[in-house]
Amino acid sequence: MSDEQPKAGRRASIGARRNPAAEAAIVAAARDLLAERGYAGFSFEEVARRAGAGKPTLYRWWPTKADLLVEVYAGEKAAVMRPPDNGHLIEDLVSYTRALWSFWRDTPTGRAFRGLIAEAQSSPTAQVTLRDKFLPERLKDVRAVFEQAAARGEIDPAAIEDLIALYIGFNWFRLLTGRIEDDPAAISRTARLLATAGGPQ
Amino acid sequence: MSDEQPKAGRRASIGARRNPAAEAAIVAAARDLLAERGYAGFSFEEVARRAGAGKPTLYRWWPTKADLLVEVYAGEKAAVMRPPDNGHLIEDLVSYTRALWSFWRDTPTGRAFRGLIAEAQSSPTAQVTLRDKFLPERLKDVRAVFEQAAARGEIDPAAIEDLIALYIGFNWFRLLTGRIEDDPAAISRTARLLATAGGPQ
DNA sequence: CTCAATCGAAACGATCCGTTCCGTTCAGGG
DNA sequence: CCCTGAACGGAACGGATCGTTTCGATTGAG
Repeated sequence: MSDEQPKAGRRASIGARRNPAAEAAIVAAARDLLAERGYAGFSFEEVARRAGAGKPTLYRWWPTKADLLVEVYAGEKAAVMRPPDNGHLIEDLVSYTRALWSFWRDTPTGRAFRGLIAEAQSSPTAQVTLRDKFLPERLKDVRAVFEQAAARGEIDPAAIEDLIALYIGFNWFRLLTGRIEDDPAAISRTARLLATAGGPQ
Repeated sequence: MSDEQPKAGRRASIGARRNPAAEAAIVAAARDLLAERGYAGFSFEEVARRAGAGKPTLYRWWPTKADLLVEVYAGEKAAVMRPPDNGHLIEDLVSYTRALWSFWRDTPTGRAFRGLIAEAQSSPTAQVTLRDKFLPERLKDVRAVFEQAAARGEIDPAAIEDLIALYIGFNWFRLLTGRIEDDPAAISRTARLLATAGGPQ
């Protein structure tokens, strides 16, 4: 993945502003390290070494691991996980959930998400980053699914936010307890429950 | 809390078996340390120091932090969080949820639960401990709430397990994103959604 | 030209980790 | 009655990471 040229000579300051080359090298090194060793082997020390950067440079721009991780995510969020649109809430939820679990299981970035949640439990600033920067962006697709369902009259629009919390909570619970192997039956049952819960009436 | 007598002289072996005094001192020290400094300041190093015990003794009986934490919980689980029984699912859920969030917020043990979840994300054995030893025990009260509701005909008995997952997931999601301040409105709406979701027919 | 902020390198003290020795203290088996 | 084996606490180990600090060199802005 991406060039990784630690021998490209020293990368000096370009003046009193952030060096884009340094930033790019650091983010790339962070992404590669995450892919190779997972969250467990992810340290600022090693990122700096690989990027040919100084630790002060990292700490200058990313005070905590979570900040750097969120940046890595932001750079990768484009490719994967396209929003579903099957015309039915239950089907949308089932296909999205199976894709999400697959993403969490089968990609380095996805696997690191557990580490991001864990990080947020010991660092208050990481928690703020997770809740206020990371989540709102990632929740857009899910919210769209429920909003489309509401537009079709499948669910009560007033219930959308609470349904999202229930739905995300379900996924996190499975993830954090290590039960995200593909499980179409449970996913399908849960999707039906959520559709029933939000039903107008 | 509890005696904490590091000056009580050396506590030697009592032969080829576990020394109850050492075990009690270690668990007590762990509980006190957790109360004083929270999960962040919770290290085997410091527990051993306070308990007047050797680190090998700790590692002999509790291979990971999670094991020791679960033991601390087991020792405290008696007092708090009695199962509700208001005769209605929604009311049971609301009162239980508010009590649970209060427990998580306002007690040292409760606050450490976030750390236990985080620990389980980096250590596979800790994850097993959390899922297979800790959770089943703690879920008994919740399961009882839903089973009573099913017995009253409020919900479909076949939906119980899935409703539990949704309910616990909701609570974890709020906890892990730092939103467990008392919020009766959201709790009440969510309880109604769950009751609707599980409704028979 | 001067100033300010950046850069990477190196080293710092500190904290934990998990393990390994050690000499001591007993209980239980032969 | 003695010996074996296991548990005890103390100490030290190598290793890793953290977050900070100092340093000289670089370069753009004013």
